[in-house]
Amino acid sequence: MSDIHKKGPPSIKDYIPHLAYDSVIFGFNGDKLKILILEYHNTTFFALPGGFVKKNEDLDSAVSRNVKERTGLENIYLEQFYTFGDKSRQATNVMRTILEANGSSVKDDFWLLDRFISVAYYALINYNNVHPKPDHLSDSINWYAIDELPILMMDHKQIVEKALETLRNNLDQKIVGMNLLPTKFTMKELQQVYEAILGEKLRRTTFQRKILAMDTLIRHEKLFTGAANKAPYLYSFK
Amino acid sequence: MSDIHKKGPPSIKDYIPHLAYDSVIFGFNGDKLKILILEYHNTTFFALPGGFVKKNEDLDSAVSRNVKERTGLENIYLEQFYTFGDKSRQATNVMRTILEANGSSVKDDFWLLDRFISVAYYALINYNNVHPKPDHLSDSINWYAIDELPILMMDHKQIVEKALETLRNNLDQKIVGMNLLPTKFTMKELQQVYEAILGEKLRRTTFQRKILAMDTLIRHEKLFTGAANKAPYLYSFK
DNA sequence: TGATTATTGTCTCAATATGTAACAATAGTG
DNA sequence: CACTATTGTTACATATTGAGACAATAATCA
Repeated sequence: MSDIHKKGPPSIKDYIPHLAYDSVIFGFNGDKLKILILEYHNTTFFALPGGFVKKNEDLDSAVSRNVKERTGLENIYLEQFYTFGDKSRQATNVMRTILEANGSSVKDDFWLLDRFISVAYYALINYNNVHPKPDHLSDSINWYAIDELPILMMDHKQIVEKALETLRNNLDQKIVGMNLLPTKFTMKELQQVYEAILGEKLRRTTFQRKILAMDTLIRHEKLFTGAANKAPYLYSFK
Repeated sequence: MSDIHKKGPPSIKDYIPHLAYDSVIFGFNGDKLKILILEYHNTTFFALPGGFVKKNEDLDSAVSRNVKERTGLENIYLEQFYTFGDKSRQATNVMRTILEANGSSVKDDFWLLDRFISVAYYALINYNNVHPKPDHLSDSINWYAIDELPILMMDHKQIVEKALETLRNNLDQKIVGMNLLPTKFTMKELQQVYEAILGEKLRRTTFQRKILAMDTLIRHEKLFTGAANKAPYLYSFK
């Protein structure tokens, strides 16, 4: 049974009205780039994990808090990338359905039915460290490959696309692999992360030269996988 | 005399509470990169031009509307770059001083005294087309070179720095000069815009080659300035 | 044990791109 | 009509990247 009866929906008294955030939480399973998607109880609505900002809470802190609740992880790499503020961002019927499916009776002027401005963040996390937890309105939270997403509610598809675009643009400047991989990794794994993000194959020798020239990697012992070929070195970020 | 007695401060009924925007409006005077700064009546507060979002208005439209009111220009190049949401963004005393200096008596729970989240945009405009107009709370709006700004209120200095950082990062990808220069301009003028934005001198021949290689310029007639040297060509963007 | 195979790390050379300077063109001036 | 300042273009050196070759090696298997 849901914990809705204990907690109920969030109260307007605690939160800034009309303001929300949504998180595009990226992980890499060794093959594909994935993101976390929520599915609400007894509905067919899929959505990005998000939440609201308390009246005496930094915006960044609110997002960190929420991502921690979902993933259990602290000190996450989080980056704000865009604020969505069209007047059409008002999901009255959808939100009513979600709330009623959770057993709440909802008055017409309930604050969650209003128009919302949403500040969007993306997070980069280590896929294997995470056992995602749904919130009290959702009965599942799962990883979906970015090219196999379900239909998302409202403008969440657009938010994902903008997140991916920003991530791609930042790929040269920021050290992205660090957050998506375990501490030690092979050059091939790092290349696969880049390929998954960019959606294209990269040339092995050029990639290796470029990454090593950045001078941010430390080379460690070799990794013997049992495969019948030369064992790759393990690397970590400085 | 101010028009405060006609209009008064904005009413909470029309606007989304706790939500504002600020604009960093860039112009280029042929020498330096400048931005528009407001000074409030009977106070020593300098601030970025900004405003609030109506309950049934797109965020982008609200910013366009405000920039048009200030500059008279439509179809401005506007780009959202960051949302500032720290809980410290509450300028109760400053706002009270500003409102009272304009003849309003302000109750403690007046909405403008609350905490605000601000979505920041930058605009690129043609300096010479503009005769800036202050709003009813301000008695002046003036151009200030980005290296000669007055002390700005709240976190507005930080907003300007982030705007400049974003503009610099976008310089390679987006066609920036188009918006800061008149329709026709010389290669030297375009180079001066780039130098003003980057804050460094560029090599003339390399710059010319790089820009022409982009293949986005049309060459027009020569510009005879009366100077005792070869006349430069005029260019426009395709 | 030694040939075989798949993968990795490095090197080489060609193709592009960029840094730097020289040079030619020219709109005035004296 | 020589002189000057600035512009447009070219030439060459240097740096970066693309694309492939090659050597090293950790298994497997004859």
